[in-house]
Amino acid sequence: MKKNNTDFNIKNINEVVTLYGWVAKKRNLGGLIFIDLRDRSGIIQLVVNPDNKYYNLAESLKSEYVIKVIGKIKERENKNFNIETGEIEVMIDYLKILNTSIEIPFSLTDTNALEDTRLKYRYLDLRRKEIQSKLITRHKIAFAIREYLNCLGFLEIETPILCKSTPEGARDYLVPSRIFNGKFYALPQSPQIFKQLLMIGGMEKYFQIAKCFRDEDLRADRQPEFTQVDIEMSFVDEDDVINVTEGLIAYVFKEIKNIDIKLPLKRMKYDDAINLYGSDKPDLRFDMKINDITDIFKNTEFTIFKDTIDNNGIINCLVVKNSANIFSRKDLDKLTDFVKNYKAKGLAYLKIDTEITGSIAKVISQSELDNLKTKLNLENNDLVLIISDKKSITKQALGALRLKLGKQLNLISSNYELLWVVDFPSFEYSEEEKRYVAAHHPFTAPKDSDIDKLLVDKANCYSKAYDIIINGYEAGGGSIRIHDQEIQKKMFEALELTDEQINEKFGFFVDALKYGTPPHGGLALGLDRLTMLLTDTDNIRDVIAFPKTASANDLMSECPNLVDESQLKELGISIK
RNA sequence: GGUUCCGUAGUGUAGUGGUUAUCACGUCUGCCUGUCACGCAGAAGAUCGCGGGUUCAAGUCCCGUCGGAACCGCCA
Repeated sequence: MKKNNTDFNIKNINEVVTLYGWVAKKRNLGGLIFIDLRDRSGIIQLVVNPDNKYYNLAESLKSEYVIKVIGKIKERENKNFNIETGEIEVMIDYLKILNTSIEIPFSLTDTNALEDTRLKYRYLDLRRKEIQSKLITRHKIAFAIREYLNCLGFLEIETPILCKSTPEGARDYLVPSRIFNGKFYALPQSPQIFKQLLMIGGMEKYFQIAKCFRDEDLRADRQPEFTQVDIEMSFVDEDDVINVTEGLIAYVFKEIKNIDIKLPLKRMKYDDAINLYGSDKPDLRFDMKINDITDIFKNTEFTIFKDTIDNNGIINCLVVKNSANIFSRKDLDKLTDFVKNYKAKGLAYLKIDTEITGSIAKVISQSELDNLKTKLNLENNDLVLIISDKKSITKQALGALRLKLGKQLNLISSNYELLWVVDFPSFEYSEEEKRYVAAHHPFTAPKDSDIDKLLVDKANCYSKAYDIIINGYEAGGGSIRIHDQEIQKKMFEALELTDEQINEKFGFFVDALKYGTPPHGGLALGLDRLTMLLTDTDNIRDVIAFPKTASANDLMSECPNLVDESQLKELGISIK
């Protein structure tokens, strides 16, 4: 078995070693040749003197040639402490070219090649240290997870990739059946139903590092196929799942980063997260909470605020401390454009100083101003950014603005900030469908105290669901599931599903619930996002060996692609 | 489905409607015995993504299209 370049150091002097790797760089000084030999572990310097019988062969080496070398380790005359093996070099006694390479399309040492070029030649991009180290970290995370869960008695069990399409939730990737023309399999959005069936099947503690597929538009942190650490356990409540998960996360942080995460993690109610941070995944690396100032304006003369209040809207603001002077009119116009992305109609602002200025300085009363100053502890040079709109729009827009300002003003600390968001609502109202739909999924257990509200007070019904948030990313989420078929029936009723629909969509699963289902729950962690967080990247493609572009293309293999007419014929499919 | 930005030698870039299309790295040739961003001298290398249009004249302006990036919608 090949040894790593970095296995050798000053202690190995005079040893004869066999090395394999790629030519990273050849420096021909005209008589003396240096070669940087690269393997996965790093670089080691090879030396060929002019009297060496392999001199001509060494002279012919080019970048990315694959070679085998036997030679003796020597201490260097001039040491290079920038590389791990910089105190030694290998005097070549034998050299063989195992393979040649044509000129590569981009430098492996400069990182300035654009991403689409790198993705087209991903197999070359993978030779870069930056990408290799991220994939190595990914491996270590997955390995640590397996170790930890194995010790707790969890079983790793695989679930099917060819599944039944479930029309609720994300769009499915469909796979046509050849045997049953016109019928389709779906790739799993998550192993949700199967892991619950494993609990019904008595497996008690299950996990899987599972590929999942969602046919939705991509984002910087979203790929069409991604990996979840899927966990489910029987005879548990919310605290059990939360304890296991935060123990697991803390173990991973310790193993990968040697960071001690203080347990238990803080927990924040969903409603508080929305009210204070405008998000169900608050980034707690900086403060700047959202303030509700609706009360101050309840008798206002200012038409815009008055209209908002008359229409059940709210008036909220962010206070940017000691920054009024650095925001020009133009900057504030940009922020206004930014919040308009989130459907906010506008952004009002006040610059606090001995004389108050800003877009609404002249239209609000002195007492309103005084109340604002008191409530918000305003000081000179504070900037107040105000949105008055429907609650959902106001919160979301200010939440997004908060994140933008956090980045722009460098307010974000370099610590990891983890928390649980708990007590999610069971339902959310779908404007599109004009009904309440499941906020999580229809198997999420309601709070015991809210079971009676399922049918009559959906807006105030909360569930045993929890998300773990790291640095503003949803790193994972889950819930206690419904194991009682009567409650499940009520839930379906609340979602206004007919018996036919229930039977068609989840018939086999509803049947299974009737056979002694244990109380159970679990969660899924996003392995890709966890790896992003632990490798300091905000690009999910960096932590996936062969990722897709934002339009779900694989630039390397040119996938998706057209298929033969004969293949379509076998499947009974015609393209319009 | 929508919004914004980007596309120029192998790579990264510069480029006022009129240039022999800029520079760096890489590549090739020659020289060079301690380099490690080796050095020195020279050379080759561009249908300016693609297709239309405006214009005496388009890398540059306009329209379309393809590809890439970010965001909104979407992601139970």
